[in-house]
Formats: sequence, structure tokens, C-alpha cells
Amino acid sequence: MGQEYHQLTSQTDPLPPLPEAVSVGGSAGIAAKLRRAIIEGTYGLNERLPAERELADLFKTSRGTIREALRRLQELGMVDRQIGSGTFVTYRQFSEHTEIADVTSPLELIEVRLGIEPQIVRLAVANATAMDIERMRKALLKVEGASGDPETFSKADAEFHLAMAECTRNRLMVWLYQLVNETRSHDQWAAMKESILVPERIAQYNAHHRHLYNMIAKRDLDAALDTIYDHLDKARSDLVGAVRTRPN
Amino acid sequence: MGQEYHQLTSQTDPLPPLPEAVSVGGSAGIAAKLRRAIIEGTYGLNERLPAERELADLFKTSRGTIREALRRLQELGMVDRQIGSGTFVTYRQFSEHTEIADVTSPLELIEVRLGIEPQIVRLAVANATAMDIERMRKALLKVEGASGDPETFSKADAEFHLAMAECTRNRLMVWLYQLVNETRSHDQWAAMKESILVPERIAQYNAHHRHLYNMIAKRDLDAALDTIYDHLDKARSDLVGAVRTRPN
DNA sequence: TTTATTTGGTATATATTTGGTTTACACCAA
DNA sequence: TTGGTGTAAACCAAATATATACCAAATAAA
Repeated sequence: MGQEYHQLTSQTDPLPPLPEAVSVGGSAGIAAKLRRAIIEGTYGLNERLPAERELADLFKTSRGTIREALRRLQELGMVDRQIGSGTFVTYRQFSEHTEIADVTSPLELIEVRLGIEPQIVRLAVANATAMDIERMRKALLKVEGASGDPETFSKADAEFHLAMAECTRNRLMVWLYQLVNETRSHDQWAAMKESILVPERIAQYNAHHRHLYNMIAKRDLDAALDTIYDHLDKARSDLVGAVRTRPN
Repeated sequence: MGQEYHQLTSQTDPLPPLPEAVSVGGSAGIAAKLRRAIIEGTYGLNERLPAERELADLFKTSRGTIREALRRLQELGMVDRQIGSGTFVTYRQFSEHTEIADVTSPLELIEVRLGIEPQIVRLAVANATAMDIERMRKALLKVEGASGDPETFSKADAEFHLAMAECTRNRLMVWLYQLVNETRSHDQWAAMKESILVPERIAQYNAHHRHLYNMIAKRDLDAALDTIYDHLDKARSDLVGAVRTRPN
């Protein structure tokens, strides 16, 4: 902000008052350097910056100046600050999978899962080993034990379905399903989790999970397929219901 | 005039004191180090990390700090902890796509396509726009014109199926199918192409393609589904036949 | 089997760190 | 003058770190 004044005034003045001093030495210059360090990856996402008092020593300046610089970074949305904890980077550098995950809607995700998961069930019934079944059982117990919190349930749910994918003994299928699972953890879906994953629905999902496990262990293909279709149809209808309540 | 100041002030400060304090202490820093060790493979999947009390000694810190760091890793889904047993890595490292493609057998590929493509057909019949149909028609003509050489036919065939995927209007589906398609261009499949893609089979595949296009354009879901299943079943049986000629 | 050891889980009290705030002072340019 | 900026010091409240002790589950040894 102060820089603009200098530039304007310097046009009327033949002898420039050397605005560098403001830029390189002041809080604006320090903010620029920190911003650059963040963009270049010196401080990655969710990493903590040195404490204000440390930065003051490093930059050979006062704590007030550092605070002014950090205030600008905060206004830019690049850092988040917490009392007693520190200053953390919120600036996100693009990675490969985040792009597609960010533009994928929960409904698109369900549509894809409706294609993949029934096939996973078919292959799982055909190919699952005793060890695969055991892994699936452990994942089942875990997801049933995580019924309280939507966040932990969502993660345990993803693990259960991944354990099912591993029953296919098809590495490409497992790899693909991992990619599908990754999109679950992103913003659009995360924002809806709280409203969708009420205890009643979690209980219903878990009933599906248990039945799915039993039918795969019993190699009952038809029953397992019915269950996975019920599971995903219910997830989709729950999603559509949630969307309808909040039309954009 | 003023531009010179602009360049000087805003660009000639690539000399930051570089706050070398990247290695921030505290549970956040320890969590970052452990996370890196897991990603780099120091602790592989299902391996056990040192006990909390050992880690406390290693990092010259208290057990509470170690527990806080492990709690973060657990929230990230990278480790699982069991009382009396230890802390185990659950993080599965993503193999590069090329690696997956190299270990994926053509049969595994067909199995995956048998899950995805029928769903693509369903969504395509429901969502394809006139422009999508037109793109599909062009891809159809192209693949029909490339019936001579197995190599060019294989590429045009992939393009046709991708055009069909784009009819779904589901970006995640298109993205996934692109990944699936890329595995087709790798060694195991490439070696078999010559023996499988004889003119007779190419003609049969193209008959499927044309019928598939017509049924999607007519929005005849059942007929389109029958065709895609015929298509993939035939591809699988052709593949199994080829495999049987070279049993190892 | 029984017993002992190891391991993660929990609780508590205290000390340290960290961002937030206030105050006072000095400098500089409009 | 007036307003903006930097320096310095002190203090507050929240979060974290430290240090202990004990519990419960899993495992290993007897």
C-alpha cells in the first residue's frame, strides 16, 4: 500500500526517494520473502513457521514488524495462526490428484462406484483367499467400532471397501479403487459428511457392511450383489436428499 | 521512469536470509519426520514402528509429544495402533502408473473394464448430448478406417471407448477410464496384440462398435448393454484362447 | 497353564512456548 | 504538526510440552 504512494510521487520528483528502503527492509519486504519461501516449498502445506520471536532474530528486526508481515500473509490466506501453537501454512500447491478430486461431485463419485464395486464383489466372491477374508473381517470390526464420529466412520468405511477391493486379487482394480477413494477425502464431500452421516444411516450402512462380509465369506454371489446395490443406492438417495435440502 | 523502481523494488530481493529453521520442533515436526519416513519406505506397509517410549528417547522428547505426533499420523490414516502390540503402518504407497501398468495382465484389465464399461454405457445412454454422439460417430469412423494394422486399430479402439466414456458427462469416470486405457499400451498387452487382432476379430469388434454407437444414439439401454457385454466377453475369450496357446 | 514383560491408553500437575495485546518511544515524510 | 512505521518491553491466555504414575490389552516366557 505504501509503495503505491511512492511510485506516484516519484513521477513528479526528478530525484527518486529510493523506495527500495520500504520494500526490502520493512514489513512488506519480509512478507514478500516469507511468501516466496512458502510458494517455493521451503515451508510446505500445514507446516509450521518459526515462532515470531525466532523470525525477529532471523530477520534482525523487531517482533512487531514480524507480526505486521505475518498479518499480511494471513490476509492473503496463506497462513493460519493459533495462540500457543504457531503459524501454519494453508497455501496449497497443486498436486496431480487434487485437481480431478476437486471438480468431482459426490454424485459423480457414486456413479463411478456403482460401476466398479459390483464388479469388485463378483471378483471378490470368486478370488478371495482366507487371508483376504480375515483382513476384511478386521476392517469390518473397525468400521463398526467407529460408528460415533462421521469423520472416523468415513475413513473406516473407505478402508472396508478397500479391503473388499483387495479380495479381487486384481492389482489394477485395487489401484483404481484407491484413486476413487482419494476423492472422498476432498472438500465437496467433506462438507456434506456431517449432515449425511447421522447415527441412523451409519447403522444402516454397517448392516450392509456386515451382510456384505458374510455373503462374500459364504461365496453367495447373488446375495452379495444385492447388498452392494442396496448399499450404493441408499448412499445415492441419501446424497440426493441432502442435495435437495440445499439447492444451490 | 517509475517502471525502473518497480523492477528494483519488487524483483531484486532474491537474497532472503533463508530461515533455515525448517526443522521445527514439537509434535508437528516429529509427525512430519515420521510421515516422511513412512512415505520413503523406512517403515513399510504393516510394519511396526518403534514403541512410544523408544521414540521418545530417539527424538529426545517426552512420550506425550510422541503420542501427539502419532495421533496426527493416525488421523491421516497412515498408522493404526493396538494396545499391547504397537503402532503399525497402514499407508499404502501409490505405485507409479507405469509400474501398475507393467504388472497388470490383460486379463486383469478386462476384468476392470467389465466393471466400468457397462456403467459407462448406462450413463452414456442417460446423459450423452448431441455433441457427444457426434464425437463418438467420428471416433467410430476412425476405428473402422483403421482396420488394417493391429497397432493403429488398438489406438483408435481406445479412442472410441474413451469417446463413449465422455458421453457419461462424468469427469471422474473419464479420468479413470483414461488411466485404464493407458495400461493398454504396455508390454504384456502389446506383445499379444499381433496374435489376437487378426482381421476377422477386428471386423467383429467393429460390428460391436457400430451397434454400440447406434444403440446409444437411439437411447436403447438394454441393447447397448447387451452389446458391451458381448464385446468384452468376446475380448476376454479371445484373450484366454491366446493365453491357452502359451501356457506357462 | 500361569506369570512377567511390553505396549498403547489415560490422567494429573507443572513448566514452557506461542500468538495476542498494550504501552511507550523514536524516526520520517507529507 | 500529523500519521504511518519500526523498536522495545512487559504481560496475558491458549496451546503445547514435560514428567509421573497407573491401567488394560497383547505378547512372551516360565
